[in-house]
Amino acid sequence: MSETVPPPHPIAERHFDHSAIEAKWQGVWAAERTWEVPREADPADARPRAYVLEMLPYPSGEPHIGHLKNYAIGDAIAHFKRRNGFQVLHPMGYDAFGLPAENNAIKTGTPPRVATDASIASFQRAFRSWGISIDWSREFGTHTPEYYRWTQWIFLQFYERGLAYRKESAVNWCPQDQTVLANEQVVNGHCERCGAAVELRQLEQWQFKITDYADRLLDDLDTIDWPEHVKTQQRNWIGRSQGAEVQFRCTANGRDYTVFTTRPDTLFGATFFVMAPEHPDVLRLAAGGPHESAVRDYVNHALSESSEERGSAEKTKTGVPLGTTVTNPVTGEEIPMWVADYVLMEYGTGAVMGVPAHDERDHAFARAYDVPIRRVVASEVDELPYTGDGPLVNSGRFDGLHNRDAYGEIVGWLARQGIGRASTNYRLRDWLLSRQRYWGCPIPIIHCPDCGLVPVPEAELPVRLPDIDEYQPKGQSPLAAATDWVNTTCPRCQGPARRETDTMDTFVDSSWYFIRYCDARNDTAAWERRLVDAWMPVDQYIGGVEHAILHLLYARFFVKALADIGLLGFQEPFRALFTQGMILGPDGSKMSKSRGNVISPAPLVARYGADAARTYILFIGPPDQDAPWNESSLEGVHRFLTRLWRQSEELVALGARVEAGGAGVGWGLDTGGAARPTDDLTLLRKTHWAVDKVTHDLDGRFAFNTAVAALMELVNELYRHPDATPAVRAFATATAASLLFPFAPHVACEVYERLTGERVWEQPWPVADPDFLTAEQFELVCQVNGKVRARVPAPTGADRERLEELAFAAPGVASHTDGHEIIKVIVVPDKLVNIVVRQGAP
RNA sequence: GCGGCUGUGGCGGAAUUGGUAGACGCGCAGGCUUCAGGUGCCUGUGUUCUUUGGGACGUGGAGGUUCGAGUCCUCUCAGCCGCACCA
Repeated sequence: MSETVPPPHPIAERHFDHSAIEAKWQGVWAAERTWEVPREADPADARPRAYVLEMLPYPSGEPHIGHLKNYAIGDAIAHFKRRNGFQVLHPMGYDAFGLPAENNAIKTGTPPRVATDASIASFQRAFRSWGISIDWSREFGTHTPEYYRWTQWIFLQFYERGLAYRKESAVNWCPQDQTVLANEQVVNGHCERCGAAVELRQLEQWQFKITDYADRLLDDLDTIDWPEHVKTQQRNWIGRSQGAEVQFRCTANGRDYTVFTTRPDTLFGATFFVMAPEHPDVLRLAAGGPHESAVRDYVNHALSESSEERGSAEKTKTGVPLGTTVTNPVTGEEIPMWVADYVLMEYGTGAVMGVPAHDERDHAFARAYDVPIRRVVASEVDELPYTGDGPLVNSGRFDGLHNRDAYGEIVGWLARQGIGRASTNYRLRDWLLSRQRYWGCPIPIIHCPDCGLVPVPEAELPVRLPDIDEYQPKGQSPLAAATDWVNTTCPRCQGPARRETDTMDTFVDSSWYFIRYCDARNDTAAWERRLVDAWMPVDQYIGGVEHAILHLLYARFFVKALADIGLLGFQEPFRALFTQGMILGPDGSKMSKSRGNVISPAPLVARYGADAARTYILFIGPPDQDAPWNESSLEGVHRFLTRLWRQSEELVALGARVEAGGAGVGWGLDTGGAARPTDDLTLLRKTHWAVDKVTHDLDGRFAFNTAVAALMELVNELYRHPDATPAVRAFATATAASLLFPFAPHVACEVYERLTGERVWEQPWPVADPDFLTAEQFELVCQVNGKVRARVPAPTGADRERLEELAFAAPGVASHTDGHEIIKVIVVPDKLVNIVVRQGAP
């Protein structure tokens, strides 16, 4: 049973009718297309530009509360920028391809396109009902032929330059989703999307050559204003490590096998050699040897295991000797070759040298199989493995050299012998982009028995996704069954040929959408560079941390590749990034259907209004942190909006009006503060204080919560001074509305219009008058030995002597200083006096 | 294990450069308004002692620097997130 919802309050006069107010202003913005910016900039428009963007939503069902938070933050920033003289691009679109719609189709038979379009319609309604200031003229879904035509075009640009290629390799296969996955989509051996344990399969798949960009993706992180934890995650993901390649000659077949090592200084301690089970030479090397069948069994077992089963660092090391040896190039010793699953084929060369004295994994392996362990780095402790620094021992002519120095010496020696060199390795692997599923962008390639892979000619784009009846995947894309579509002619030889039936990973669609927004209706090109360069990079990007690696890394790769092709004039897509925290359920845990703690935006907006819902979400706490939902606090925010609105009602009844304007001064009020009655002056001061506070909180600080708190203080102050001059109260109320506009645009517009007759979004952001920011008196804090003993009024700007005098005279101070020796007195002007006395008996 | 983040009242959270800890909101208590109300308004609200003047304690814990520490330094505990056999 869900909690009974109390009946709505009868709308008394003192409650504002949020539904009517929100409908009114949403109508104005829709009819006047208020938030559109023209494709071609007006040359007379000298305003600087700002591109504010929230991550585009995946349209599935109805928007959830996380969407509301994302777009409330973005909208506040967009409005603040606009009111501060920027021309702001703030568009919206839908990441509309993807598995949930397709899985739904398998279950219900509803075509993905139908379900997706229905969901998009509900997102559109929601965004309008929330009053988000979107440039609707640039809206699109990534599943429309008008968009994916250009996704395909970009793919072909990459293909022509070797950035998109086919490769057979061990790939991650999700048995649940029946498709391969990119590395980034495997989390702890499980499918990032559905959670099924991922298997390894040897398949030929389409890949993007993101590894070509590893260095730039890493180094350019220093040029962007992103949260440090996101940069760190990307750095770790790319995983650049410096080391050396060393060749070991096999005594059986005379071939050289190369290993990558970060510790060439420990080469003399290499007492064995290990290959990954997937290494192509493993079975060949074991053939005819004493362990041939054991090796075969071991390899087969390893290959059949899921990446989860294969395990982690804690797992006991296992392996089988191949029965052959390699020569340690520096000692000349023959050392045994092994196959072991702790060596990964995907990293380095798929083979490693085993240095059990100075590597934890090699040590564990050597202990398990009684392989000799030889210390080559001396240390004070006897315990092995020792991974620290020290002078070399047992290392021939390098003995005595510090290992850090020996590193370069040994690499140099290897290079001169032609058996090694300095080298850099990366954890990052190429982006596997093909998916054996239907609801994605078709890969515009034709397989011709004679010509091989042939790109679809540009003039024939888009390759349209055909309608199908059977969505169930069977190890290959459901598209393979669409024979009319699959069978085609080769563009090169005109012979019979087949279309590629795999579709693209949906992360491809979202890797360039932010570019398309700059020229969204172009039907002759993906974009015109001049228009894109005018807006990009995105000045402020806002989204969830869950995309720290996936989307944000892919988008960066796309921009760099497209810039290299000459299509873009910048290197990074998102100059600044803000990652929002999650809204948790009222119980403090992550919202989920199974927990039954999901809060939906629609009923909230209906009951409290979009303004209250948005303002509450921003008030709840720092927006980059998680925070639990609390409906009572939302009611508090609604109460605050009501209190503001009621002030305007009362003032309108009194006939109070003020001139619209942003400066604060020149609103028909004289600034001769001191001459005014106390009520007026206090209210004016509070108003200017709020202008100053909200401006600073919004200006790059994302401190929406304290900005809202300041506005609450201002409104409370209004209630405390009902006797202030109506004009002053109107000024304070209109200013509060003006400052509130980025959070609660509808009620802000209504209040502002009632008091000024103007539209608040057409007014510049208010500017605080410094004359009102300082009072002629302040509260002097009087401390003795750091403890507050009194607070007394003191004149602002008083000199040290005067403040000291006041402090000593303050009531309650003398009893703590009398009879004690005064050691010194600290005076902080306009703030405090601290009297330091000797402790103990007088 | 490595890397990162966070610990402040009953709750969410405030606190530019070290300078009044607890802004603002919720909750709670009391009062006023109201035929009534889950409405509105006002007041109070860290803990504790108190002779009702005030005092002591207080930002996960322990030390330290300083006239003064939520803030800086060292150690430590707890929770969350990311990576996890990457040679």
